[in-house]
Amino acid sequence: MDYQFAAIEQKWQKFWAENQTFKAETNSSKPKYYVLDMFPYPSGAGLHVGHPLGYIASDIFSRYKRLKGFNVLHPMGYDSFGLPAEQYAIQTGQHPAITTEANIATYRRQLDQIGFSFDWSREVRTSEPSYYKWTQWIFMQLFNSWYNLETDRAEDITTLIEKFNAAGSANIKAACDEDVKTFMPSDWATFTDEEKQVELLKYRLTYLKESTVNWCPALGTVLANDEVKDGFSERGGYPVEQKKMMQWSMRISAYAERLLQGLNTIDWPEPVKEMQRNWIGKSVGASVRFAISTENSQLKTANFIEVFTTRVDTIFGVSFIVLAPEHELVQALTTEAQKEEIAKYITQTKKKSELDRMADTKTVSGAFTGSYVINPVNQELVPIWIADYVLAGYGTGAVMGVPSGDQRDWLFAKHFNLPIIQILDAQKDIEVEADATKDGKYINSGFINGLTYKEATENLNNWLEENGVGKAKINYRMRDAIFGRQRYWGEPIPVYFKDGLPYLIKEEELPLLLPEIDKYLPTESGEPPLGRATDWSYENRYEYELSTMPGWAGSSWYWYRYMDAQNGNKFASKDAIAYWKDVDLYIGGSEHATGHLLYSRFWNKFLKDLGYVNEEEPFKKLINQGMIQGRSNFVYRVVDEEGKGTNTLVSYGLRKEYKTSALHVDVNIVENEILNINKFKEFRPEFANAEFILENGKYICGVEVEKMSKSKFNVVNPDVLIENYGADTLRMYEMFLGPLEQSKPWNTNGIEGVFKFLRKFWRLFHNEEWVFHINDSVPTKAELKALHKIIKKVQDDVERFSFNTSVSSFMIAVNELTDLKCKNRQVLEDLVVVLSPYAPHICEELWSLLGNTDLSNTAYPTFNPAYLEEAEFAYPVSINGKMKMNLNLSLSLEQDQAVEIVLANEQVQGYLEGKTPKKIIFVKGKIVNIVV
RNA sequence: GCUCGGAUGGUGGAACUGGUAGACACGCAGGACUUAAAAUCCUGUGCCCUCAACAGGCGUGCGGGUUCGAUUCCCGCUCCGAGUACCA
Repeated sequence: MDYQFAAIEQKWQKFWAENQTFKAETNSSKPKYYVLDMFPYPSGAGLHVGHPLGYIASDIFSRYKRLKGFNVLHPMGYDSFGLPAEQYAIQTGQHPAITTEANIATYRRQLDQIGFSFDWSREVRTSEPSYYKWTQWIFMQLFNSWYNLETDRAEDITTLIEKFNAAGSANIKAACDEDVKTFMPSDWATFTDEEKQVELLKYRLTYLKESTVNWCPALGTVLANDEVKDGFSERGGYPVEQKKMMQWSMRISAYAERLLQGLNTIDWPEPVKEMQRNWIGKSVGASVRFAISTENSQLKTANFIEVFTTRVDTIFGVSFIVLAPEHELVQALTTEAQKEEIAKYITQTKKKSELDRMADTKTVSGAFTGSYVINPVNQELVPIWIADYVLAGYGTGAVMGVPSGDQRDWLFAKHFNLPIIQILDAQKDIEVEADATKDGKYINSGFINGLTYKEATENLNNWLEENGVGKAKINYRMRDAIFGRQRYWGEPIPVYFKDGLPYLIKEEELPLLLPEIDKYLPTESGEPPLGRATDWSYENRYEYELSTMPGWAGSSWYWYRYMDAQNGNKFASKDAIAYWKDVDLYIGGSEHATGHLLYSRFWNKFLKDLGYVNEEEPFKKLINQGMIQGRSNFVYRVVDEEGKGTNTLVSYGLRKEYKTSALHVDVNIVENEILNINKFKEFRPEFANAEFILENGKYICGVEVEKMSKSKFNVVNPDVLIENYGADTLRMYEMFLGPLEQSKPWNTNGIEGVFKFLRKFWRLFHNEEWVFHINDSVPTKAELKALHKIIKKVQDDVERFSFNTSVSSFMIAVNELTDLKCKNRQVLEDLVVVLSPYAPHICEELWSLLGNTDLSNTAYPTFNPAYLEEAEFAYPVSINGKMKMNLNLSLSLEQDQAVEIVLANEQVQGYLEGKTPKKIIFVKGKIVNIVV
């Protein structure tokens, strides 16, 4: 029979499902291997060809690892809480759970069609109560924990209470809020329960905090920093404003250093690590307190300004201090004379939008407060300014201005005519621009004069600490993550309020179910949608938290649930966690670099601190698959003089001769840029009677790369390709497209080549009449060579995730075996095994036709290098590095013998034209190069 | 601006440690089969010169360098993509 892909694929998909072929057993004598895909959000649009790219790669890898004797865990699930289902619910009143369920069914059908080897018995859905029970449970653990900087790990809150009881708060080293109280053990004993709770909340790893949040009125929700782009929401592009709100936060900043250091232990793409490093934003420097000169200040209490600097060595070069306009001391520092100017500047700053501020980095602006600080190292008076180049949200919101060493400070000083003091003898041209050099010796710098950078920094840090005016300090850019959304379709936070203070519900009361509500909108009083729930309170008395968890909650631990997905008593059993440990290979898009991948590492470290999991890092190796872009096709409609479209369409090559407007055309009715005119008339009935101006009898379409989207008619649906060519062709073609990690536009041109390959492969096992036909003869040397070449090539390629090159090599192998008329059982059986991770259906079918069973648990053939050994090699002979000819020589020949034969060769002599070779390079098995 | 990628035929791409650039496909051209088309098969296909072959010249974004030899290593640029954005 000819290659009947549809029947074969259905047969084997059914077989795998019925036999649970890919069910992974926890505990096995085989070594474990955990291959994870980033689970999808099941959107209403279903899968397009870009989605499965990473899944196909991970599936090939999983199937390959199974053949190599590993116990492979390869699960799949759904990140099923999220905004689109809720937007849809708002519009239609349909419960998000219902749309989500329907979307998941579509996803499942589409995934099944591609023939993935997922262990579906471990499927998870983040919106299922049996799953989010454990998301809520982890939240409770975070609430019940604090970060002890002495042990450098999270601990149960009871250890903190013990410390308070024993010694008060004086010697506590913890990651906590800034406004914690200082108290004695005796004070603690007299605190009321409420007072204790207020204080403890400042230490908990998830805590309530009045935060300035990114409030998006159009979405009616708060957005995380990474969901805001240039002052607009990433989803929808609605304007975002700053608003103060009580919000749950996650104290991820406690883990900043560990998150940074951990990057050195994992095998991730360098750009992702770099993004995380930037996000964490560690800078090593010092904090310095500048006392405020009392002369004209109205300040009584806070009598200093604290700045953070990475160049404490430049402190003798300070000629001004700049505060962010939002800095809390600005009003108090402003003198009567400067009031008007400062007020004007602040208004002006407020008017500037985020975008303006960014576009406008070159204009220098600022205003003088009229007050001065005293530089602690030399007692000089330094003027205090405000300027919007200083950000309130970073460091202390105040910087020391050193114009000779920092270009922004230099511009500021020039503009406002402030002194520029040279501090290092190696600084050059500081009248022209700042020179940030660390070379040379200090000058004009009091007690550090003559020292080098390193000496000066150490010296100053010590001096500051001894004099109580500062100390060495490490600053991180990363802020705590806001952990609440004013939304319906998310995990309820397992918290209720009593006298305005948050308390956890009891563990046995989990899960706290999402209540039913009448509409998925905020309440009239502006409370989140959960405020609409009736009869929803804790113990019928206390109000529940009305925010739900953000999108990243459920995805921050899901890989552990796969280890033991059905467990009703724990998020996963100790045994399962001890066996599967961590994810060996994680494949997904780089858009999650600073969101999901950072939060997941944070929760993982936290769970490890509490002893629930064993590994410090969850994902050992990460691969980013490239984005598949859309590739749009266009037709060109001739436009008349008034600019109105006519009924004539002109082919791409001739469009310049007319006035035209380009129209998107469905890429699925275009093949190799040639338009199928009949289908086009169906696609756009208004052109049913259109005239087509053709070139060479064809209508050629224009092409452009754009985002893949319905409105651009460039969405290619895998279902259609599977119908026409089968899943095996789709899988191989997606890999054949190019390196996995590279972004590329989808182009269906060329899929025929892969399909033809599979037919040719099928034909290897059949005679002219399509009857299955193989023999049991002894394989020839040439057949074995072709086979072992591919055995080696595929194992090398898969191990380095170079799937595209294997596909080419398969084609070469099949071409060679076809030319050899190979019908040999031994060779073909091994070939089936080697190809099976890529094209599992056709291989299962042939495997069973060969009389075998259980392909998935067969061993990958052993490579035997002896079959590749050659006695001779066609050496390329080059003259002065230019390849001229090939010469067959025995590989046993050493340099001297080889050179002798080469020089004796008539053709070589011809090339030499009588000249004597100066030098002859001979690399065994590679090349002969004659230099004349 | 900074950081990280990338640039190879008409197209997707290959060349893994410096050793025959363009594998494998697509497309295109020609041919076979066919009443015809589709499918299939065969041949050719980097560019230039040449009727053609032989031979030759040029060729991996651009300009230099190291080397017997560079798509690969080094220096300096151009362009494209991604991330980030006054971080003190």
